[in-house]
Amino acid sequence: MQHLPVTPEEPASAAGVDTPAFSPLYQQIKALILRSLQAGEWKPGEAIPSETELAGRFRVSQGTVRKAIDELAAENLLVRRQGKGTFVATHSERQVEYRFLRLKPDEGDLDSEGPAQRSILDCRRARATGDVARGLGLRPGDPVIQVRRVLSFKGVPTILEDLWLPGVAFKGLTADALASYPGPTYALFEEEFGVRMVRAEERIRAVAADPSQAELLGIAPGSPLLSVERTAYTYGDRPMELRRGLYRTDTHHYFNELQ
Amino acid sequence: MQHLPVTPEEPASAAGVDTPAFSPLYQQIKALILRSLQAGEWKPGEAIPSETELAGRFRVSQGTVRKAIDELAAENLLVRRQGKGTFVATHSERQVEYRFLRLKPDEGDLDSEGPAQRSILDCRRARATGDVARGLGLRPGDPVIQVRRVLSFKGVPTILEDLWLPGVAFKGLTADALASYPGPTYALFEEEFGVRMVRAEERIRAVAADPSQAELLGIAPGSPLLSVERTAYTYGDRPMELRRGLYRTDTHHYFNELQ
DNA sequence: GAGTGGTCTAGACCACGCG
DNA sequence: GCGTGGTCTAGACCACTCA
Repeated sequence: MQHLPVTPEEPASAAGVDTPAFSPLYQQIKALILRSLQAGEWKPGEAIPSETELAGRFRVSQGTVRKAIDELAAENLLVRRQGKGTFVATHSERQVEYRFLRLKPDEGDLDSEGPAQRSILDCRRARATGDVARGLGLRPGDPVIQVRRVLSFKGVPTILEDLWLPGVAFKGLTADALASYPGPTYALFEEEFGVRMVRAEERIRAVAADPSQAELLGIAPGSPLLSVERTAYTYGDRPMELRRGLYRTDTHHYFNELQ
Repeated sequence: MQHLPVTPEEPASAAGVDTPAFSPLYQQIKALILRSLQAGEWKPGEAIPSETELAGRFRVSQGTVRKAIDELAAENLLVRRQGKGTFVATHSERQVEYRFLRLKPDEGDLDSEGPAQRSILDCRRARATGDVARGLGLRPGDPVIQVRRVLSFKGVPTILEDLWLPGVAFKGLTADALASYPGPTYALFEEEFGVRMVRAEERIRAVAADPSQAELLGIAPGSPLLSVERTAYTYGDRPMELRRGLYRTDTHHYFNELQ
């Protein structure tokens, strides 16, 4: 195993850096950068130190730092901008505003539809049920915040969504904040609660709308809807949000690229 | 722009290599490798020449070849195997057998369910309608091959699929071949027709089963189904297959990772 | 012009697979 | 033991951004 000369006499693993043994140097550097991101040393939108500076700090060559940053950029945790620097990724940037939303209009694109109109139906403190606790890595009965909202495009209600958030991390979240925040919800989470979502998983099914769902979406009861269950993760693969969306697919579709 | 010293007196673009001007050397190398893949110089499953050999052939450093191969490997066109070489990706490998199938059982995984049972209901020559022609880059009336089949897991019919293929490229495809081929359908396409699918797009909607669809899947008419419209592309982003699948999602779900 | 990321090179050594 | 890909380094130069 290569040693990280931060503490030259000891291997990295003995110096409190818990990367797996025998991992390449650049993976160790990547883990160190990740740790700084997680610790909030650099905030979303800010520049991290230059490659040269990091190379000096870690006592490795610039090429090694480069490879570490390459991987973090590929995972959308960092964004490189030639001539300017490398920045901590954020959900506030215009071009990634709907990074996790795969619903596209059948004609045109989301941009041409303008921003979604959010109508917050409910936002309240509750206790985690077994399912929610399991999904969020909590214990049943732990506090959660539960949100119900409808998203409309061009005035047409299209998505009915329920959100479950860990109560501790999101203490103080209100319907007002959700309704009035100008950017994406995940940007609000970053800014107000320091919780940055880095990846998500979705499980998709076709279901029939029940009467109350149908009324909220303005469709006939029994209409087929896409059920999209999302788990969103922050740094370290910790689940921080469960979401269940019901999508109308008469004017929109869920778009997925396979490679 | 860097020059490719294949014809040392001329820039690469003048030497018949139609890469965009001012592209980095490794992008030009990538385009050359891609061209060889497309031309069938190396077949799926075969090893391509070593990095050192390619570096010699193209008169660039090994690191430059490396970066080109890195990108092709990231796009799943090549597969690196340390100590052995770099191989042309294929749909025949066990670990990627269901590379484009995102349907997972609610419990367990696809492997534990064993291979899908394929029942070919229909396989016939036809003429492209406007929609199909548009999707496949053909003209209306051009010959196509149309396939209808049902996939069952553990004996339960789960997917009803219609396929449209360009008639010229897939001349001679029969229901028998589709039913008896032991591997994935895309492996059959590779092996028998030299058509390798490299990426695909899916558009997903929720629909209600009509009576004939319901009967084929053994469910009640009107049941919600996932409609998955896929366009599969071969090298050079040429569409080579349209597919419309109806997925039961009472025991399975469509799984998607967002990052 | 100074500073940043992006490309390219050349050479050394490591890890793996296989005969 | 040889050949493969994988890592690491050091240094040169390019392209972009901004003051």
